[in-house]
Amino acid sequence: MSRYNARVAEPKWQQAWEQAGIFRATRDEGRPKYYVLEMFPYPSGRIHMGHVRNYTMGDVVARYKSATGFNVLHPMGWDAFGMPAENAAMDKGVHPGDWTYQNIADMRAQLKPMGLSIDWSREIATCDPEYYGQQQAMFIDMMERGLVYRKEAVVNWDPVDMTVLANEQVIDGKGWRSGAPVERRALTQWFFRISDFAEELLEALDGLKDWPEKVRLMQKNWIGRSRGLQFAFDLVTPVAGHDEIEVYTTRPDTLNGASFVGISPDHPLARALEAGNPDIAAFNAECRRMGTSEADLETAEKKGFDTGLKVRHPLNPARELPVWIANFILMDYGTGAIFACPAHDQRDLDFARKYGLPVIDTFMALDDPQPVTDTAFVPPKEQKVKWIDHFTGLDIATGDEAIEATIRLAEQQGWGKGVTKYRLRDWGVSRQRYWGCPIPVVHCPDCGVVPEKKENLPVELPRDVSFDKPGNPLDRHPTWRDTPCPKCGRPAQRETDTMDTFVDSSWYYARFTAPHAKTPTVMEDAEYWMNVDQYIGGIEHAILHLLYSRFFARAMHLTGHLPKKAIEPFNALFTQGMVTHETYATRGPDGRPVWHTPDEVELTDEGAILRATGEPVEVGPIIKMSKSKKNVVDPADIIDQYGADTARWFVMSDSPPERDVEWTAAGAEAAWKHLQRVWRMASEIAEGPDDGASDLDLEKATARAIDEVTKGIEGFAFNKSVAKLYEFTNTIAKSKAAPAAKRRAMLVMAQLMQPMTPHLAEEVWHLLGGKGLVAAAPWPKADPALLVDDTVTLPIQVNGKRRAEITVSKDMPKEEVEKLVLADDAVIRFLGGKEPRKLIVVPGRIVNVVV
RNA sequence: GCCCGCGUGGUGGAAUUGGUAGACACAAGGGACUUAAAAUCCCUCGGCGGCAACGCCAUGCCGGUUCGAGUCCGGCCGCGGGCACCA
Repeated sequence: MSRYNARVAEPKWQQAWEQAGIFRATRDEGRPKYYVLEMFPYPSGRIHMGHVRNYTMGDVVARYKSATGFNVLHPMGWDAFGMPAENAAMDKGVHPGDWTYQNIADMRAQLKPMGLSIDWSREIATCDPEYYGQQQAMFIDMMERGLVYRKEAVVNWDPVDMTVLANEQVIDGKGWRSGAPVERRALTQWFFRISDFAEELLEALDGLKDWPEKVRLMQKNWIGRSRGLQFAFDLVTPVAGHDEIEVYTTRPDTLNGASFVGISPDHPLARALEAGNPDIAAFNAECRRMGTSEADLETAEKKGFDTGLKVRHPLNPARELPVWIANFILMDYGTGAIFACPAHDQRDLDFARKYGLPVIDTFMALDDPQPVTDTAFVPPKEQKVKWIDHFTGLDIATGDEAIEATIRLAEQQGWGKGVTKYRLRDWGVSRQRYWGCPIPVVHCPDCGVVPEKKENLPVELPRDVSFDKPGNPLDRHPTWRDTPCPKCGRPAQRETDTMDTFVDSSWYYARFTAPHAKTPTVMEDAEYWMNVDQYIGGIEHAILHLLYSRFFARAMHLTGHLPKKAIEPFNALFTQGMVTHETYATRGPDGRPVWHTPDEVELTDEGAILRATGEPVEVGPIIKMSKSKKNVVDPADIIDQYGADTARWFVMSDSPPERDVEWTAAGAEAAWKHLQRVWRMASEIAEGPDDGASDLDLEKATARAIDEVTKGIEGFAFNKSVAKLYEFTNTIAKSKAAPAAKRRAMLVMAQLMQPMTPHLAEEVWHLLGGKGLVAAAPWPKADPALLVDDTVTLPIQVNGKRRAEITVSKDMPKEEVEKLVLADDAVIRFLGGKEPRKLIVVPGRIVNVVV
């Protein structure tokens, strides 16, 4: 018996699809469109299992939708700017552009054999001037719309390498290459006004019905709308031009419990005090030696410095509170200053205990009124509590009620104002790096900051740059910066910051609708193809990428690049789980981990060792496959050995798509065996005579398979569709039906498998005499009459434990079921002569006898 | 630290969303075919007890709601994702 040879069959069918042009998407107003998009990859050079999983899922949806009659758009591109290209340039001396384009070529060559139903004519790369030039045009449009501005913001500064570091490049507060303690440094940078859209981005979440609830919740919390009170504490003695400290609080109701006022080390007052007080300067400097990330700040040891200043309590001017500088207060949120109420905030309590500050209870629990000792009393704001001598006169009330009463009182008395604030900050897009989209503005000594003229776009990156020293090569390029001012024509200098790569990925979905147009988008194409009907990608993008894209789509609408209907660009979102793997590390000379790929590591009974040297390896946690941790597996090996269908079938089996999956090599072999089996069955059926009677059992099994596989695909439960196809295979294999009946079942099998294993499906379809390409055949329909059973088997429980079952006709009346149940031997035995107290019959489901 | 998830046999997972826990696979063990191997086919397979019928235990832990909880609620534990310059 010959075997199915994927090596021969797969290229053959890929060629057939290409010749038929069936994946080429063309606008056709007469047909309903369906736009399937998977998050485009960063061109690291190798595809990994996460890509295979992601793109197979998208392909299953695309092929299924196509079979059900939609005009499908399914494009692919490259998120091609970013740091790894510059790292490669520094490590290997290769140009970031050459490195990136080589990686794209390599990855395209790895991706094409997967047999994805992609319209490759729409391929884009964000590092192409054709793409980023249009992005620059939109940046200028956004400047004109007032959506862009400049302000000072802090960055991680490596004082040895004299360069800005990404958060990822800061390890334990030190630069990853230099090992020097990182400093925070303020630079003037470009920002998008995303916070102006906070309310709209928040409210529109409710309309995203086909997004996962968890993603909407994460975005909601990220935007972080809060209602609070803004007011000022008067300084007892004005200092350095400050006579008050403005604070924002979400718990103004606890004002009586204030024990000190805290300000951020970056607060203007804290900065002003540095001049006259070396201790404060030293403390602030120490605080600034931390990374800029919120996680760093929040997990760092809480430290404070008593400035010696005092402020007056607004409700009782006789009461004076000390002013502390504290390292956990963020300058970016609220006013950069707070009042602390240790009794009702654990962080404040820890701080107060550490520095011996008072803890003043303002309310207590109704059932157990205890003063606070080690644990702050923080009940839900909806819970009623007993207030201690509250200034609004409240006695028993919830936190929410007390907050509103406090705001009313403050506004009445004129010392404070109720305000709504958002946690969401404006989007800083400046990057002091080469391999990104140049920000298309010019700094003119006379005219100031001037946007480049559109006819001069794209502002292209210079090719002749060096990476022999750290820092931004654009800054030290001899001529690139020099350019005439677009306004006055006199000599001026280009901006050398490039854009955050999140900008590139915030609009690529729109560009795919007209990928090579001379404008960012073409309205007619956007009108037809937008929105993305199904977006698929990793859960790790739940907040930033998706929020930025939602903002950018709005900005594109305001600047005339997208229709109104596209301001929420993704109708449905599916977040796949990550492909995870163990991590392997040895220790470098400085004690920091040196990561190793699974390929380099051999797992022995005594533990993991490096293949090359036998050196022992620490086995770390199972985490998201990532380049930086090197815990990646190469799917090319699987495709080489077994073919694309096996890899596709394997990643669709077993694990539910939304859940993380730990990669193990074991299952690929089994997937391959199954596909061989299907092919063998098809060959046997094809060789047999095409005659004999139809077979009702097989027809019913076929209908059920169609029904359940379809439901699985529609509901993103591909693993269930696969399980059903295994079952259907077993049913056909065991069936004694005539060859013609089996042939019909097998043709449906080919159609149902087509989205997942398209090459094998074509082969089987062809073997059995199917017409044309199965990829172009309409989706099979299940005859509803074949889906219903006349009888059901009901489990019988006694006191909630299953004791027996009965098989009854589907629509037997309750009373008769009850009679049958009470006459059942097992039920009689368990009743032991007693009368049942209650009899619960759930029609078609279950019977429970309560004794 | 904060926000969001997840936790079911040796393994991946299923359970009609409150109604028979373990579908479908993997691994393992046994058998058939074969000179042999591969391939293929058949059988067993959560734990404990029992010859068996069957019984008891069991969905991370503790408690609650319910006739009935893997599913809902409360509290813990563990693991993962995000935290704004990784993409």
